[in-house]
Amino acid sequence: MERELPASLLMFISSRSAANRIFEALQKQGFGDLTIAQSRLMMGIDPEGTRLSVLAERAQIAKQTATALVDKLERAGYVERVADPTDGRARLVRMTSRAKKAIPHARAEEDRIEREWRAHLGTERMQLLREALTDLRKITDPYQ
Amino acid sequence: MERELPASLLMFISSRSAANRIFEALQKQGFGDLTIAQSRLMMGIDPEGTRLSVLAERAQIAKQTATALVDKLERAGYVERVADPTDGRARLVRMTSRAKKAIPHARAEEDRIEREWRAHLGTERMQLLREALTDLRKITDPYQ
DNA sequence: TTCCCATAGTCCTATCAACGAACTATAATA
DNA sequence: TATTATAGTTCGTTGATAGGACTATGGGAA
Repeated sequence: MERELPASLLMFISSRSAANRIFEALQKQGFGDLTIAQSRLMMGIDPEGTRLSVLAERAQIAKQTATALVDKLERAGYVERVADPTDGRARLVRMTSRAKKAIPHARAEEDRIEREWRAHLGTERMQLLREALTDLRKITDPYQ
Repeated sequence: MERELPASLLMFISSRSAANRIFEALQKQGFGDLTIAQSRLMMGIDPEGTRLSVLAERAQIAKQTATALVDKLERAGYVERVADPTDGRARLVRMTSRAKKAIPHARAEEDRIEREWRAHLGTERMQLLREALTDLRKITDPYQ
């Protein structure tokens, strides 16, 4: 008698699978120095640049962790820190052209995964899954 | 115009929320020395004990990582290593009574989360979500 | 049997992620 | 102006992770 796995664990399994695939896709495209945590942080950067503390909040990590990740991203040439014209204490983290080149590859793999999942589940169930997950986010994502 | 988040990211958000809640619940019940990774490994232990390499495979981590996690679990009194009577090379990782006391608390929080999610989504949508996730596992979980 | 290779687990080492605490500089407010 | 809040960094520590090399045991082939 098999115990039913919690929905959260099932989500963990599939989301990890997806994260690994995106990570591997980036590696193959010449972005092998990016890690999953770094990529996740980078995804939170707005086109005009984003403050470190905002990035930390979006990724739900401490400021110190974000500092360390941005340090590595900067050294690898993915982001740059520029002064925030509206606040002398703050700096904006901005993507460089290298990061902008990586994004489409990540998005492409995301789309590929999404299509495979849709093909496996069928269009309608995939749609229901998306809606349920989006709805669930309202009570599981403290930062909207 | 907001870009639709990938389903995998939505899963990541909710699964992390659940993992944090279970982790915090265990902390409050006197199991504050358990980490999320250690708990996850422990969940893979069968009643009669399980080989380290099997645990590593189930958690999808390297043997060395599993060794390190079991070391910590052993030092904290959650598991013990006993000889495998069927294979002189192997040892079985078994839960101690302390671990067995922790399990119900984790399960209880899991159930609480599951109920809240069901209340939020409605019984039918929650059921559809579960089924879709279970089905998806067939193509996202390399170890069944 | 004996020999060779596979397997189970560990040790060593290195890297990454993560964060509490303390600190500096700037902004905002009383 | 003095005080307090905020943005970000630095320091130090812990945990997770894995590559590579190693030991001991098991299993199959000659």
